[in-house]
Amino acid sequence: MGRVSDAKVRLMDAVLELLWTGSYGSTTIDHICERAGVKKGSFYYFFNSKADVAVAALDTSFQARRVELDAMFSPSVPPTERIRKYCEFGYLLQVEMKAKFGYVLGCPLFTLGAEVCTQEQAVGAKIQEILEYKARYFETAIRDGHAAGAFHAPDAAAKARVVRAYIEGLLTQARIQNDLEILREMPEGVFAMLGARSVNAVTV
Amino acid sequence: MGRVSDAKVRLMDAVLELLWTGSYGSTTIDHICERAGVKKGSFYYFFNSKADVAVAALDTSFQARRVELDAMFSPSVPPTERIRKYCEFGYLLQVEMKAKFGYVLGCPLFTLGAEVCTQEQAVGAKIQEILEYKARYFETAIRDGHAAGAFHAPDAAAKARVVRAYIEGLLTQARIQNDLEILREMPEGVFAMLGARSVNAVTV
DNA sequence: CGAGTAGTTGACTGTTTAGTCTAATATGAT
DNA sequence: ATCATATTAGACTAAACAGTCAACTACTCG
Repeated sequence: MGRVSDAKVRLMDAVLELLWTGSYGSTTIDHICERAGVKKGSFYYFFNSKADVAVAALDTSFQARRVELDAMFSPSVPPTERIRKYCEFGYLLQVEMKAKFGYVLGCPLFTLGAEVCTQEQAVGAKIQEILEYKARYFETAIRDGHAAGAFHAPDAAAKARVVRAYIEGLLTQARIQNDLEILREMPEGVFAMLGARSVNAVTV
Repeated sequence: MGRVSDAKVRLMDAVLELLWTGSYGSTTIDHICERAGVKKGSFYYFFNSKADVAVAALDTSFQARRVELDAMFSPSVPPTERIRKYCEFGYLLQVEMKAKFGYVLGCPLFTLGAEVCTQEQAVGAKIQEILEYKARYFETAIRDGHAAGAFHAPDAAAKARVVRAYIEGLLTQARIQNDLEILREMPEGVFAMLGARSVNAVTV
């Protein structure tokens, strides 16, 4: 029924790119429309505000990301391997983004979350929700690793928090310094925190 | 000679507060003027732009902070104590800010740096400069601690990077979640990374 | 005290931005 | 084919915003 269109998807793609390469503040509805090749009238047909399109885009994007994470953190994969793959995949993504945009972009959720959490309640809440989901992958991997004797992490939840703080912090540093190199220390840093048995064997 | 005024200082104080509680994007020159009780004409008498006042304010603020850091990280203080004090002081500051503004604000440099680094070259560069200074305090403390046998950190510079990524990451998480509690794990996390001898003895 | 200087004021311009509305257009279902 | 409806176009308003300017004020030093 009625006319069909992929304008909604294009708008969500556009806002994600603008948020990631720039910031929430530097992303205007006009820019989003321009990037998506959509007129403002259409924008307001699909969304109510910048916050609205941001939340929708973050949600949709994470649903897709989830499939990858489920594969990467599958219980069928050894815990050490899960985390190694995550670091490697993340690194390659940053390399790709730097090649594409000229900047190391870091974690969009973290950067954006820090920017808007005191101002845009809805966006902040969505980001918190997604970050919590992500944390669970780590918690499970760490718990499994501890059980298997690969890590020393009696309190898996606490260790997961430490590891995530480190990873997000490092990604953000990489963004601020626009430097890919510091990301190469990530696996080493993470496995040291986890008291991994053979750190050398897993260095990228 | 001529008329005297503290308007410049008031403008710098105002911009810092707005940047910290909100974001670069949400901070407008009109808001800065309003908060400082200064008219726009005066703003442009002292500064050329938002980026200009931000850089000046960050610089001035760090010069003051430096005195505190010099005391805290004095070579006369045992390395473990330097870091413990840093964590404690930082925590109390966050408590104060949460009481004052209703939000955990995290590290203004880090949040701001991540927001603007791809857009405002001058601000990004100033933030990088200050963060580098801060990193040196840690590096020295860690090197001293290793020499004294309190830490295991043969590569002090690398350890300092790990520790700072963790600290900044944790502070930013606290901001995103508006949660003071997770900050209480900081000393424990840091000293674990440093392979400190007596973790319990230094927990806050 | 008066002259030069540092700082202030507020009204002004032009631009960017969010958000609205109406008429037009394309498409699927019948 | 045509009808209901999903989508689009683009011009419009109002507000927020950055930045300018010339006249005014208060201070200090000689």
